[in-house]
Amino acid sequence: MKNSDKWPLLLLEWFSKNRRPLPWRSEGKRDPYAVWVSEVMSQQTKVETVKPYYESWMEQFPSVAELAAADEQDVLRQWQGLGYYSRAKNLLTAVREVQNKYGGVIPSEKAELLTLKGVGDYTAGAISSLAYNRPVAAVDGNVLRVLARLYKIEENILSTNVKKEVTRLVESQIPPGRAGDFNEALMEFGAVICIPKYPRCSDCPLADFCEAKAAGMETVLPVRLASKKQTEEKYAVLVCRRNKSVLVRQRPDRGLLASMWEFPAVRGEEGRAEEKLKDLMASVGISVFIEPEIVMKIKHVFSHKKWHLSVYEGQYTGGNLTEKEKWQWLPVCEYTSLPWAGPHGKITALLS
DNA sequence: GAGGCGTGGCT
DNA sequence: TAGCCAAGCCT
Repeated sequence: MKNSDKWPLLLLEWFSKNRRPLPWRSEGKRDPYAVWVSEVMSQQTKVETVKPYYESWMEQFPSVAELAAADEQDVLRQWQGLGYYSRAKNLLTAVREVQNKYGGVIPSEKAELLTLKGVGDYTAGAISSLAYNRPVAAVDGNVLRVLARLYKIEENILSTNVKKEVTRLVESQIPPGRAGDFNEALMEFGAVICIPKYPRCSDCPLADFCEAKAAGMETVLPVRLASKKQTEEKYAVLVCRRNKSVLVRQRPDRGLLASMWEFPAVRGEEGRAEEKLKDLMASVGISVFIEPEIVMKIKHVFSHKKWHLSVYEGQYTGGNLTEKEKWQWLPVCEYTSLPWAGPHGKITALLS
């Protein structure tokens, strides 16, 4: 038996009664910029985590024009602690394109939105439907899970096949004129009722239409491929002082913690760590005396890896920085002005 | 298609 | 504890 078409209206009814008040939700028409910011922040991130970042962000960068004019370091500083920092960099790039190419007006069509940096299929659908009420799907992890259960989809939900099928299903079920509410309701429903491990079927208004529940498979579905085991990374880190300053460097502009600041580090901890740190300093023109003992050991699970950091202290003994762009002596009283993240954020505690 | 990319809460 | 998972996107 195929699923009844009744569930979309029941879902909308449930949503109208159970809509959580969120800072980016307002009655009536929604500001496309506010939708965009909240959607990007919400990628792989819980609502509760996003809230304070969103509010502070909108105070500092209240519009496309103001964000477009912002400095990247200030933008990263606002994003510090939220994770997936390429989101912030891509958002800045994309907002600048909107400002220059579209006169500051965020496009409403999915195809145009998709050309923007950091805007993929989900986010394009979300902006187009939530802000402009266009009848397109916005398929995220919640929607995949909810539909996989409602329609008893037993394939791996991470496959492109399932994603296409779910997109088609959602778009075929959008109640006329209600695309924005419908997409948001699906996500909210997935976050509150049709939750991952043990869905709250006793509170579910759609239980009668759920094929997974009918088959007793509500805790089996959705099927998702196993993730890989976390690996280990070992680094020796140097806190190098000179009077009241400390030596820091900016990471490369892509990859892990792109463009964020850190204490210089070399891979590997056992043996030769002090030598390798000295070589690293020498490569940028600085000679340093390194204390032989490790002053701090940090174990930090981060970016799907287990990181072991051995922190050394050093004193500047001579030389001048040859790489002025990515390296700098930072007065200790100013380190909070730079964006830090990951395990290196913990080391700043040594400075105070 | 697979792997890289953060962080925090929950089990 | 170690693993799983959460409003994904880029390469």
